[in-house]
Amino acid sequence: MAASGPKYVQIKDDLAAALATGTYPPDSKLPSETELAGRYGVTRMTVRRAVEGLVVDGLVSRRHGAGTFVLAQAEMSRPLNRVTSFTEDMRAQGYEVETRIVSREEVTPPGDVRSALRLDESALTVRLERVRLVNGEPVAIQRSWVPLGRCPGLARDDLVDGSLYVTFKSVYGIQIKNARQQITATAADQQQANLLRLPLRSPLLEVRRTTLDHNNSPIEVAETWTLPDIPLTIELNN
Amino acid sequence: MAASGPKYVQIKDDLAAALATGTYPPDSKLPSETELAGRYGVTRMTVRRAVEGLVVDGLVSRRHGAGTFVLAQAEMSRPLNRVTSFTEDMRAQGYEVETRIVSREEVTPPGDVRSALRLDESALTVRLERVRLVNGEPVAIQRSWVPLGRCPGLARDDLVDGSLYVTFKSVYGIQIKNARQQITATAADQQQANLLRLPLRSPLLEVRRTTLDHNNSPIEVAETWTLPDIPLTIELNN
DNA sequence: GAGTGGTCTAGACCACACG
DNA sequence: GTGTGGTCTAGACCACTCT
Repeated sequence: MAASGPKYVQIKDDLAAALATGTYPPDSKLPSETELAGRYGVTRMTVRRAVEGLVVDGLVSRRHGAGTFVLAQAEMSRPLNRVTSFTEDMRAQGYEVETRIVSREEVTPPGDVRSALRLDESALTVRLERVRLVNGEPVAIQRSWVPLGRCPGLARDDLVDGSLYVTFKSVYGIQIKNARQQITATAADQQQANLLRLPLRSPLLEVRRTTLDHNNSPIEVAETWTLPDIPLTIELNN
Repeated sequence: MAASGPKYVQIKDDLAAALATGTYPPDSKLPSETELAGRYGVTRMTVRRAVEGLVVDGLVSRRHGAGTFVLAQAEMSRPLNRVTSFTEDMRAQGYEVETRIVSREEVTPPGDVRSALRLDESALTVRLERVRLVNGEPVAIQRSWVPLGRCPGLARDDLVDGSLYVTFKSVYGIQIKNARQQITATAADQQQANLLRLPLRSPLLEVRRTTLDHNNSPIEVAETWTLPDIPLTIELNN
């Protein structure tokens, strides 16, 4: 079991690992909460919080009076319920992720980005354009704008672990909290087609996101174009 | 305070009402959890579950060590934290919605639909194909499969208020609870292009949804293809 | 240091599913 | 009836923020 953080997170991670390795196959029943509580040496409340996380992540489903059941997982997908990093998402599903930086420049952002970031006209941003590769194949293009004032070293320093969000947290102490996303479909232009090795005008999933820190202050505008093979998933629990 | 359901739901509703009426204005601090627990005559754990719901709905934000604060509400976007119908979504934004039924048949569903609905090979479904028009223009195609066993009259009776979900509730007593959606991009095939009056291979936003009732029993598989002009907007609150 | 939210315990009773 | 998840109590200690 993992060795850091609250117990319920450790237990959740441990169960998630067990699910990933097939200890509990799809449609099978998890041990009861009482059973798990005994096994992990915690109270049932703590186990419940762990399982709650698995439910939110769409890994299991509870049925009152019957039990907790393992859900079959989609091939490759990205959860939309929480703010996540592309790298983490894919690695959590056991894929090998590479990132190629296409360009990194200090630029005056376009007007819509500037207003989303609540910057004045003279403010500079770092524009970062990356291509994501999963198992060696390009699957997504990401273009991010980050206010230079918030992350002065971003224009030159390497990203920690290849991830912008990890860099935010570990270098700048910025915790991502909320986000607003707009999702639509587009046809690949020539540059996108080249980067993703697709025919011109192939359909792409476009996500435009404004990310906010814990003070609800905007920290990033990101546009992502993804191959249709990697759908977004969202689990709604009323 | 509301008079039904678990206490934490009643407390959440009560607090939500207080927020809506301005008892706690934006940026103000809620009473501490200990204080609220005393006021409602419950333990702090119960208050925490109530407040948790407000956080998920994007009404308040917690800051460890500081307090729980009221968030200003976004004007336009509707949080996608509940399962909604296309009709409701669009009408809520002031658009006029029309629905044209393209076909309604009793069919043996394709394999993927059958397994999502957990049906056996002989089971029949009602396949309903509709085109949605907003302000007179076709903007979306919806194709739904519903197990015939659950809704025997669906193959012939009119939909209540033109809405499948209203029909579920009022005719069959089925309360929609959870849903799982996969979002991706596709290129319009010939039939879709005709129905939506688009060039062949235009990009479309595709949403595939499995809807579950209160027992987490699947009640509908729906595929929706929407024009890129109508993006999905999603607000995430960690 | 005082006050707040974050985690956890060790019980209890209830509502529901299933054989 | 038995076992399961759903709710709730009455405490406790910790981590964090603010002054």
